[in-house]
Amino acid sequence: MALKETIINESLKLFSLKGFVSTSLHDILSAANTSKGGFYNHFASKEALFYQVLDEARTMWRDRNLHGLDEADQHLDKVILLLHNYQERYLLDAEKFPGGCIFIMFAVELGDQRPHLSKEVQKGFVGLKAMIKRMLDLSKEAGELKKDVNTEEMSEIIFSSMLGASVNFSTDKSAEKLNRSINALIGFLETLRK
Amino acid sequence: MALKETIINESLKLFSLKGFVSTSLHDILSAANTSKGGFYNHFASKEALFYQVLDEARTMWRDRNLHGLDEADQHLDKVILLLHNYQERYLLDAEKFPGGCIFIMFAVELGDQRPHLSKEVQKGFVGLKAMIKRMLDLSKEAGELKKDVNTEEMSEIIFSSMLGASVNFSTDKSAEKLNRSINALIGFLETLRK
DNA sequence: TAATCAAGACAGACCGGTCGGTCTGTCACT
DNA sequence: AGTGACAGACCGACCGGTCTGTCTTGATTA
Repeated sequence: MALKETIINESLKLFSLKGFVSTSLHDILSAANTSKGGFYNHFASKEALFYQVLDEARTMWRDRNLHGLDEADQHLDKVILLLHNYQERYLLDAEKFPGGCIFIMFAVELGDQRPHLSKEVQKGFVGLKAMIKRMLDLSKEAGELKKDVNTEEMSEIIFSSMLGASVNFSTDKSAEKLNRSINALIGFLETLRK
Repeated sequence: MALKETIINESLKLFSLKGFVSTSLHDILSAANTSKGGFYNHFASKEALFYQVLDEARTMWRDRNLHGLDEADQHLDKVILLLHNYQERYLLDAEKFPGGCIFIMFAVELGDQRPHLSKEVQKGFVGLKAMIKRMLDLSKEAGELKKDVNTEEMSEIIFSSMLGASVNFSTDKSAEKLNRSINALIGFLETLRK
């Protein structure tokens, strides 16, 4: 693998563990087995690396979380599959993000400290929330849901719960607790089915 | 106010904004208008300060979130009041925690970096989750809830959603979005009422 | 009552180490 | 001979922490 990709991938792991600010260049150089020269030959600055890592993380997120969604029969099944993916293919697969969801790490640590960076992360959150809402709306239109289901409220709850479960998981790394959280969400979603 | 209290209170604000690691002694000394001598006269180290700040934050949290819970008529009303307090008296009152919930900041930034510190924070999460579960159980026993309500699942969802809403709020500082999240949760809770 | 002094509160110079970033040098390949 | 890839010495700024010195205050003396 080319050095640039190695740096991005190692940074991905390190950022998910320690955050952007607390990960030093030295940490990255050691992990990627290179030197300052090697790094600055490919990146203008640590901040430039941030954007490329964020891009890679987004690609990863989509790959892991949206897997198989096209094949789902019902729209509601897509939401449920998304939750399954989120748990098993994303959070529990610690190879790329050993520290947990990297977006939450970025959002929290950069929120008030580097607003221009956290703005980028925020976009992803808005997109996820909108995607869930869209799937629920389509599900309701298709008559899969009970008529009194408030899709706006439900998407809000699902989205918040996903973030919350991830925060909790990043601190205790308990697969069992994570499983309970996500299953509670899925179990709850099933009660909305007509 | 004595210097020690000033340092703790200013650190509380700074930690909620920038986190523990990224807040330098210099930041704290400037905010508290003192010097190294003043600081180390009261605290053995920056880490010793952490524990005292955490204590103060816990006291603050209880004061803000548990306010009026004793006066609530039904057990379910206590949960709902807790959610109201969480939103209006805690997250929206930015005087003490301008950066949002300090526990989430600590949990995320210290999770893999300083496990012994994040363990302390984790305790609070476990306690909150248990408290919600307890209130829901009592509510169910008192016959306030529909019989098919799964209190374990529900407390899991409420707890996760609270964390998630807070993460989102810490990045976008949108009172309107926060209001929507919490109201979605409360509206949902009302549908469980018998 | 007045002089003395011990002790706590605080200021700030200073320390070794680490930060992100620069720059020069080396080496392989065309 | 020229060029891109990389190594590592070096830079000023800043980190948490130590240490010395100054000033205040209140108890202890004669």
